[in-house]
Amino acid sequence: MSEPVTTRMSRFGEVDDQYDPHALEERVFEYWDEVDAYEQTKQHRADGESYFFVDGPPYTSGAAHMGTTWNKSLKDVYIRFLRMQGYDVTDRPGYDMHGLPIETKVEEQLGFENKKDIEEFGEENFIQECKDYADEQLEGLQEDFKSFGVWMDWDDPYKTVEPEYMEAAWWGFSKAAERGLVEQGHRSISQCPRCETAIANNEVEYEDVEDPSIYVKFDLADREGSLVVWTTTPWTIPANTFVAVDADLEYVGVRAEKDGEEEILYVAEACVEGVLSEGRYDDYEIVEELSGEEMLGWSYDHPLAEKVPAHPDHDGAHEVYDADYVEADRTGLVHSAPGHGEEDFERGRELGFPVFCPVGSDGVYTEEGGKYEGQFVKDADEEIIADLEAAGAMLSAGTVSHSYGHCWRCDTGIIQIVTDQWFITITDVKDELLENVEDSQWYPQWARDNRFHDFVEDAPDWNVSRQRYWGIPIPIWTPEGRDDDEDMLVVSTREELAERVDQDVDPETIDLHKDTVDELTITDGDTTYTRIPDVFDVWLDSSVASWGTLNFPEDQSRFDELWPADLIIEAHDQTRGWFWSQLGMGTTAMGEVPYERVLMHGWALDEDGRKMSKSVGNIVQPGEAIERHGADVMRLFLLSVNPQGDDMRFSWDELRNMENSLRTLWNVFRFPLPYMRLDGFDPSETTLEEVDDDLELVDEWVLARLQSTKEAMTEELEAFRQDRALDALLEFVVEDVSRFYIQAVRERMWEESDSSSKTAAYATIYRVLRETVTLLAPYAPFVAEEIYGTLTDEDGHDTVHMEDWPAVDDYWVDEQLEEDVAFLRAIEEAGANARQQAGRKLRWPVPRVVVAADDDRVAAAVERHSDLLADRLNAREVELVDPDERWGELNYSAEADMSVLGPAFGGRAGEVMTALNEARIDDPTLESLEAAANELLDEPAEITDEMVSFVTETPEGVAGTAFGTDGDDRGVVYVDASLTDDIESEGYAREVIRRVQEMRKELDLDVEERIALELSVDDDRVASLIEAREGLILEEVRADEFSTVDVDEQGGHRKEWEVEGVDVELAIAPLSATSDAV
RNA sequence: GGGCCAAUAGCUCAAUCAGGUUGAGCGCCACUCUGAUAAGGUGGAGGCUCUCGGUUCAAAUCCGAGUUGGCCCA
Repeated sequence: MSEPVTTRMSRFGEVDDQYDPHALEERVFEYWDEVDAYEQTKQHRADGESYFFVDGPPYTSGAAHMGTTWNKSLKDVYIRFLRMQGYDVTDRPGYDMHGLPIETKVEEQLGFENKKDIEEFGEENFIQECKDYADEQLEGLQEDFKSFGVWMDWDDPYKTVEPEYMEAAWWGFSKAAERGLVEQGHRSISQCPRCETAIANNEVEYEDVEDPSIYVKFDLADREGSLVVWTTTPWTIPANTFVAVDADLEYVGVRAEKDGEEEILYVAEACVEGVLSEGRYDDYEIVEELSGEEMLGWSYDHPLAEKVPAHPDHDGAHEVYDADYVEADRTGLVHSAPGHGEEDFERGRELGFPVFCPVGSDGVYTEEGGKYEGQFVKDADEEIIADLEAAGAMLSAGTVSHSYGHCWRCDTGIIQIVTDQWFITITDVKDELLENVEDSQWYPQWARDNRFHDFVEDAPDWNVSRQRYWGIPIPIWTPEGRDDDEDMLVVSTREELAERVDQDVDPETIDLHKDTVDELTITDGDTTYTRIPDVFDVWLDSSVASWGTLNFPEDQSRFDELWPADLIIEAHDQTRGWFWSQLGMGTTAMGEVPYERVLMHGWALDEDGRKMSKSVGNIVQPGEAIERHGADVMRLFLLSVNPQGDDMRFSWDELRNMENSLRTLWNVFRFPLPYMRLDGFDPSETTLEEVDDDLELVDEWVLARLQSTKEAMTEELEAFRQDRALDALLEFVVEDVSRFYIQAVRERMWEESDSSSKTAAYATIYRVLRETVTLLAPYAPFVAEEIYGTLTDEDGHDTVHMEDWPAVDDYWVDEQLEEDVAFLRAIEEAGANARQQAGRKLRWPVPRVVVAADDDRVAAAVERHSDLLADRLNAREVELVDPDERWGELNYSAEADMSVLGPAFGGRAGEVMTALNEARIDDPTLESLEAAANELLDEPAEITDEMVSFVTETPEGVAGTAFGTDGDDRGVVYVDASLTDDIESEGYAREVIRRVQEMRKELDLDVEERIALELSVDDDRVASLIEAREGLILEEVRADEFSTVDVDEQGGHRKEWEVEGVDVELAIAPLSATSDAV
């Protein structure tokens, strides 16, 4: 334990018996620190071709969840892969640290209710609190990301709150302003009355709530009757300015009767029933039919005119107008208040109406609200309803459950009001945006062509102003006393700021937050300019990341070379977010899309496919996954799912599977170490090339498989399908190396004396392991590091992550061999099946295995490798039946090919298929088959060669199993399981050997330990069969002789066994221990 | 309310683009093997391919309508 820390474990040194992720990862973290693995790796590629990856900055509130973890794992695997391919990859992580979410968290912590509390606390103090909070969260995130081995430049992340980054935003914004794309405007916006700021439409979250549902009658001024409108927001009635109809829609005047009183109501024809039943009228009669067109210009009286004296009464107010937002729903007439609704606002603007909005930014009626002044709008609903009822204007008042917008952060119901906001008028450059969309390559492509394209097409102007504190101040200065966009000054850098402002400012040290810049003024001639009070929408912060991450414009050194980004990787919610904001900012500021490739992944869902959420309580913390299985396993799982668009379902089962795969790799790796160590194998002396002549077939085969694995992985990774690349690698490790190659070479490794065959196997497995862990390194950086270190010692880099991505070595490529072995394995598998059917275990030899090959390719493979096959199947002899021959004693049946039968027989195809499948014949000819099939059919069918393939029916005494690859049948293996004395002799001997081995294990004897063996068999025939193989038994169990064993005296072991129904008693004792046994 | 994506074995996913008797891994059960391997091998159970229509000789696959889940938009 107190050994000095070595910089690297010695080559082929002792390793843990079992794969222990936690201990291993701890060791590797320490090792990375010791050798500066990350720094070295970056340095190693410093002269490579540059690759500009840009990190989408996670927001610094809350910890890293499974989705963020997936995201960073994906980034890490591709950054590592690119580095191994030789690129000098930009890997600066980023953090999004401004914005309302943090403000509301801090407000919560400080117990604030509204903006007034902030003003009292002091802007400067509040901003400091926000910064502290964001910094604290950032630290947590950094630790989370490091904990699962992400290698990014953690010492120097870009932070959106640093002056040089804020400057990047100013600069981009000023570029847009230079193009004339910045304007101030009166707009209807979504306002959070608690946060007292505009929020973007995409920050509005919709929830089902219960709201008033009122039908209001607007008395017509020039004629009898009233217009009926419906709304869920009584508080907008004071601002009613006009009523909208659809000119093309049919409307009716209805004489409605209730309690003996009659009145005329105007509604859309389609809505008559609904409205009258809402109003509980007793009876009605349609007295007038007219189009919306005919109603245009009708005027009516504002029902709350007296309560709200300031209500709109300009020319044209309170009349009926056409509008395209009208539907034949509810009443077909729409109460329109341009001071509130977005569509109302647009229509009001077209009509040239002044805007009347009697509601302040806090959702409280202003003086213009008349009677309601000072009330919060939602609270005023009740009184307004009462007033409408008192005025006889209420047709019906109830409630309705509908989805209504809420503030994404504080969950307050939003209100639509009209305020002054600043915009980047991206609608002016819509064509350019759509063109630029085409300039980036998306994985998957449909996300770009459908989702993103549609989103961009419909995007409105970008409202970039927020009436808050914790954000990048908008760098606009306007003449004192005015805040419009005429004569505005837009400052682009700190340098420019220092030059222009009246105060003394040091561009090197100034912090650009609101508390600092609000005091700065600019004087031009005799006009003094002050900054507008707003800060940027937080989405603007990250939108400039592609140059902000380079500290541009402050640092101009890398921009020209690197920009735009080669790659960004984020989840699909960023189509409306970062993918979009970057496109918008890139286009308005630079005329280009700032990224060339987008890998768009999905969200991390729970095991049932539901979103992980606090309220449902189904969140899986990445920390828990690491705790249970280790970081490598978690990464392997996250990287084993399709990264293109689909959501991921978390699965503990799959994590377990991944851990099993790594355990297999670990065992494969540790298996040859003791032997290599013992034999002093030196991979730098004994290279693969050196032992080429001694390589055996399996060696060449596994090397060929290694080449195709590398090829497949490279192809998949380059297409951003790391999941498929991983599949290929794990299949190679588990199926090919562990289950086949190691099984095949273990006897060579056991050889005690030096042999060229053993050395060849060492060299082969060394090459395979070393390249395998290199291929695994981007996925599971910890375990790959430890294995690599043990294999290479001084012979490699300090870290596996400095290795070049393994290239395909043409010399070892051998597709024919791969195919041969694929056939052999299929034959072996089928042979094992046949053996089991025949009731003959593998331990017992069989006299003969017959392989009936369907085609020449298979026949050639069997011919070439019949020795190997005999060995694997424990057969004394392998016989090949060529494709054009057939084995006697067989019956045949046919298997129908539906793709041929379908077109030929149409509706009868199914029936013919069944008949063909059921027919049994003695010889596999079309004639006999047709005859047999037609016996079963009502109408005869003409069968051709292409329609069927013949299948053999196994005769008695021989077991046969079909084999094939990729679902295609390629032939049949027959196992002749008949017994001879010789075979029985070996079989029984092997049974004895295995049992002695087990007893050796139970005694915990060293592998080398010699023993004495006593054997008594309760059957004379079997005893003599075993006797015939005494030599074999002694050799295999390392016994010197058969003798009587006194278990107690010699410290031995005695046991009764039943072998194939015969009682056998075995006793063993270690020879060296005889003297000092207790 | 609209757009996009998904739905196949108990679980995770292939097969869908170019229609032809649904597959793999894991899990489960039984048997088996075991000088790297809490491993390996063989067999088995387990599917109205989300539902309903349509096209076709033939649909998991193509088309239409719906259901459920996810993202986005209103």
